[in-house]
Formats: sequence, structure tokens, C-alpha cells
Amino acid sequence: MSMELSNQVEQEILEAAEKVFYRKGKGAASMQDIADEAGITRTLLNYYFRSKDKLFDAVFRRTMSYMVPRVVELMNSNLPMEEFLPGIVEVFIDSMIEKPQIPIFVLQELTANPERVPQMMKELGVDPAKTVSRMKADNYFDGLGYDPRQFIMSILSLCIFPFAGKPMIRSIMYNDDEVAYIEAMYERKKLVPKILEQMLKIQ
Amino acid sequence: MSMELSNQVEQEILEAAEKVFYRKGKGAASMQDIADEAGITRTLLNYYFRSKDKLFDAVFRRTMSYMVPRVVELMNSNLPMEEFLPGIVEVFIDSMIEKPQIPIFVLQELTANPERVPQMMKELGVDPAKTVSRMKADNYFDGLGYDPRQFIMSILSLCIFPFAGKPMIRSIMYNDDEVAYIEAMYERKKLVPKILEQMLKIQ
DNA sequence: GTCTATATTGTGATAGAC
DNA sequence: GTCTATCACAATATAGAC
Repeated sequence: MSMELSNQVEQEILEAAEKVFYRKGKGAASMQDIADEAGITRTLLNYYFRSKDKLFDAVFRRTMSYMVPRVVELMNSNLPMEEFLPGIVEVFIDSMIEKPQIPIFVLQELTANPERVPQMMKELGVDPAKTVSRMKADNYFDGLGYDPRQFIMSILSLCIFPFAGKPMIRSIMYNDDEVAYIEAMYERKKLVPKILEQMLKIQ
Repeated sequence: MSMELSNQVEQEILEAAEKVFYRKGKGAASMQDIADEAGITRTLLNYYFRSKDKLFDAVFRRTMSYMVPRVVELMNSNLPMEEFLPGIVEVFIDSMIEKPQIPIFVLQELTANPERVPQMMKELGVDPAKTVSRMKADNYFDGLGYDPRQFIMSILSLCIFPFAGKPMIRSIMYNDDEVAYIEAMYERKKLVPKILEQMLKIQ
């Protein structure tokens, strides 16, 4: 029973920490900020997660486990290209409509600590090299006149950047109208797969 | 003479501050870090820039004045689409090959302080709405079967994201080989305009 | 302009009562 | 588990000598 409760507090702390870290970034966020957000005292944070680093780590892993498995599942699904492309676009855009701060949060941390990337891949059991070579074997990139990595980069770019740049894009292009911005993102779920199919034909 | 010198120190501080802010982000960077990087004492920082906030502000403006004018010049150049697209792609990619940390630095700050976006536009004398409506009047988007804003978003995405995601992309796709990564970015200067021209034809 | 010294507050982290 | 009290230290910022 007390274990039940403590586990619940742990989850509440993680939720609060996620909010604060997403909003302020690791460096600018303080333990006090997080305690306030969670409605508890600072000391209790240290009781549950020994340090700020460990708490951040927990939040980061939580974020990655939210994103990566969805993508990996699709990459291992052996779907034909015509279904794979809309699928991957939908996974990315839907995930980020739900949590739009994820891209900046993740990219900022990976920029500050690039050694996390291989760690992460290993930990989550992902081997991108294998996936790509399987895709090649399955003729995914047949007739593509350039390096498939350029194609993959473009998929990621078209899906993720509109969220990484949300404040800029929403302000400049949508007059800070949140509804119009979100509508445009839904529209993008239909547009981007079309763009990607065209892209496969370029030499 | 002393003004000359003090101005030089000011520039050296800005250079050092830029390095540290780019590397650690605003929150995690300390005045001590910056003083060390500049090879001076912490107090001297406060002498030149009254506070950390003001110093950060100076660095941020400096970064924006480095990027924005190049883009605006092209947007006001009245070039036909076939020359405009390679031009804008080259400006973005060349700027970011030179300073790859810019995207994350800028996006992180705009995410934390979205009110900066309209401020910035006003300060730099940019009116994107005007530019877009002029482009429409000049038949830039004739025959485009969807909202031109989706097209503009895609330009930005394809150019900027590969740098925002540099650590991830370089590690996963280029085995942390910096030379191979940079080569791919040069390759991209040729590829992205082709992609964009195809994109104009989609309905 | 540049330094040393210092004021002041904030921050992460622990000890100990309940 | 949760609190109060407290520690050690780092941070920004200022005052004042030179």
C-alpha cells in the first residue's frame, strides 16, 4: 500500500519534471521549480531521485521510450514503401502534435551530450545500420538516384522541423493562431507522403 | 585609444560568450565559464555587459544579424523561382556548415521565449507577410496545389533539420565521421533544390 | 579598465525528527 | 515517506582600491 503510494508520487514527480525540463531545458530548470510544479518539497525529490542528473536522466529515457519504439516497430514491419511512408509520417506527426516540445528537448540534449546517441541505440536495442541494409535488400531504394541516407534525412526533416520550429512558424506564418497551426500539421500528414514519393523519383 | 581597446575586449567577450552559450545553452552556461573562455575575470564581464541576461541578449542578436539579413536579401531580390530556390538553400546550408550550432541555439531560445519572434522581426525590419504576398503577386506559387506556407516550411525543414539533428545524424548515419557528414551536407546543396522543384508540381 | 574582496542569493544535497 | 533545518558551495552582482 505504501509502495503503491510512493510509486504514484514517483510518477507525479516524473510528470512535473518533464513539464519543467521541456519548458526550461536541463540547465535552466531547478529542483525547486520541479518541486513547486509537483506540489512537494525539494527534499522529497532527492529522496526519490538521488540527484538532478538522475532525475533528468529518468525524464530523458521516458521521452525516448515514448518515441523510439513506435518508429522501430514500423521500421521492422516489412511494409511496402507505399504504406511505410504514410505510416512513418503519421507516427512522427501524431506523436509531436501530442508533445510538441519533444524535438527541441531531445535535440538540445543530444547536442550537449552526443555520446548519448550510441548509448541510447544500444539500450533500446536498435541497430539502424541493419534496418537500412535490410531495406536495401528488400529493394526499398531501387531506382533512387542518390544516397538513401539523404532520403531518410529528408523524411525526418519534413516531419520533425515544423515542430522544432513551432514558435517561429506559428508566429510568422499563422499569426500565433494555435488552431490554424495544428490544422496545418494535420494537413501535413497528407502532404508529406506525397512529397516523399516524388522524391524517390529524382535522379 | 582606450576606446579602441575596450571595444576589442567587448568583441572578444562576445566571441567567447557565443562559444559557451552555443555549447552549453543559456541555462547551463555560467559567467565563470565565459570569463574563463575569454581569459578574463568574471567581474570584467559585468563591467562590459551589466548582467548575464544582457550578455546573452547581445549574443542572440549577433546570431540573428548573422543569419537573417542574408535570407531577407534573397527574399527581396525578385529572382525567378529557378534561381531563388538554389540561392536560399545555399545561404542556409553554407551558413550552418560554418556555424552548425546555430539552429539548436536559436530554436531553444525561441521555444523558451516565443515573444522574441515578433520583437525580432520588427527589430530587423522584416515583414514576412509582405514578402509572401509579393511572391504571390509575382506568380511564385502559380500552379501550387496547396498552401504556400507548407512549401516554405518544407524549404526550412530540408535545410535546417540536418544541422539541428547533427549529433544524431552524424552518429547513426555516418559513423561519427565528421568529413563524411560535411560532404553529405555539400551534396545536399545540389539535391534539395531538385526536391523543391519537384514539390512545386504536387497537387 | 582591470583587479581583489565581498555581499547576497540560489542551488543541490544531506541529516534527523516525526 | 514526508517534513524542517541546515550545509556547503556556486552563482550573479556590486563596491572600492589601483
